[in-house]
Order: sequence, then C-alpha cells, then structure tokens
Amino acid sequence: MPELPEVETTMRGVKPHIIEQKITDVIVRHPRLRWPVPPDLKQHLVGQVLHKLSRRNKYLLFHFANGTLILHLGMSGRLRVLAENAPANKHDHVDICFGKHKYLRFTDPRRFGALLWTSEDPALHPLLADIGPEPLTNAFNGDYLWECARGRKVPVKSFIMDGKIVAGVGNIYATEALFQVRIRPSQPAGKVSRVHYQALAEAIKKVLRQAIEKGGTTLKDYTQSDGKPGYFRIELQAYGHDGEPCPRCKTTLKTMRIGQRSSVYCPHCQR
DNA sequence: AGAGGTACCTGGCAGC
DNA sequence: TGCTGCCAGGTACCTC
Repeated sequence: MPELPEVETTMRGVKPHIIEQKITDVIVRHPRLRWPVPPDLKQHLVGQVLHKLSRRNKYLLFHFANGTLILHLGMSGRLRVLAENAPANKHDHVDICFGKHKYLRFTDPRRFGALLWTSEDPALHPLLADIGPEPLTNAFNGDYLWECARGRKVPVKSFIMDGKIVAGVGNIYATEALFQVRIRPSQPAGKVSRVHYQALAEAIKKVLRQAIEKGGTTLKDYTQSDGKPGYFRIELQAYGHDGEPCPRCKTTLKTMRIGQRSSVYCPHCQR
C-alpha cells in the first residue's frame, strides 16, 4: 500500500477539493472490501458537510457532524477527485459525490481497503484505540522505542512495523530506515542499543518526511490523487535493490523474509 | 503476553 | 501461448 507518506499525500491532494462540501450521493458498487461497507453508509453521509479531514496511522478520517467515516487504502487502494462522472472501471468500488461535478472515487484492486462508519469518538474505535504514537511527533523518539523494546525478542523490523508501537511504518520505510542506520532487520528488538534506537527513530522521521515532500513512493499501483506518480522511488537505497551493490560498501544486497515480508539488507554494513 | 503464522484479494511476472 | 506458482505497499485474528 500506500504507506504513511502515500496516505498523507492522498489526504493533502484530496482535501482542498472536498473540505466544507456537502455530500449529495454515495455509490457503492462493491461492498465487499476487507470488511463489508456498512449498508447504511449512504444514509449517514448524504446531506452531511465534511468539516475536517485527518489522518491517524494509515487511516483517513472524514469528520462530519453526525460521525466519522474511517477509510483505509489497504495494499492497493487509491483515492481520486474526479470532475466528471467518468465510467467506473472494474475496481472503482465507491464514489462519494459532492455535487454533480465532484466525485471522490475509491479504487482498490486487492480489496484490502476498508470504509467504516462510527458515530463515536473515532480515537476510541477498536481499530484506532491501541495505535502507538505518530512517528512525526515528539512522543516518538529513540528513548520511547528503547523502553518499548525491553525484553522483546521479535526482529526489530517487525517491532517498528507494529502499529501498537508506532503508527504508519510499513515495509518500504522500515527497510530503508534500518539500512540507513546499519541495523540488521532480524536483530531482536530487545538487543538493539539505546543509541541505535535514537538513530533509528531519527532515520524513520527523516525518510517519512522526505517521502511526504516528494509526494509518496511510486510503486505499481500508486499515484497521487491528481494522477501524477510519486517521485520518491529513485531515492530508495535498499528496498527493491536486492542483488545490487550496497551504495556504501558495494557488498551485494540480500533479501531475507521477516514476518512473511521481504527485507533487503546489506550483509556487511547491517549488524 | 509475546511470537509466529494465516487469511483476506487481484494482478503481474518468471519459469516451464 | 498458456499454465503454475510466487510475489506485492497491510493488518486483524488465530493458535501455540
């Protein structure tokens, strides 16, 4: 998916078009996403004005007077604002219409995405209640990571990809941050030093900030909300470079599987 | 409680 | 050309 930078980029791209706009229709073509789209979603939304759009973890939150739409892009999800009601393609599952010339279209080939409704405080929703700090806040730092890691035996890569520890760090940026600070992804989380965690936290912040600035990473399915590709891929040094020479030491980069995810690393630099 | 594996789903690609 | 198997940005949920 879209990792955090892609979700953030999507939010920023879509927001100016739909904020303070009134929903006039909701078209659900394929309700079977990760969880079924609530059958009464349309009743909740039509006539409501979008007051606020925010992001928590990789969830987008559309705030209305009567509740909140929680949207996740899953692995392959995408949101675009269309000015015309272009014919829907196979994977265009949901349209949220803001008048006749503004369609927020949710597209998701793999259907791991989700649209949910809550009339409670969304921060208390089961999907969001146990999420760790946002990585770009001061609450997330090396000391925090080190504290959380006491006694943990999971590989450090799985640890930083655990949303309960820190929100929004996915496979690409976890791989990249660990490469930058020369920590082997398989290293047990509890064995990584405080100093290394301080470097790691900074690397995570840096790589996420850069990716957001560049408009997200271009991967197979990802484009920004205006259809332009993200431009970050060219700057990734480890992810996607298995078999190529390490940019630091020229040792051939290798891949290992950690938690069923592929992890590229340098066998020489990353200890 | 923590660790590890499975499941959800489609499409693209390598290899035969 | 066509089949098979594997891989892909996520993460809730299950078992041990």
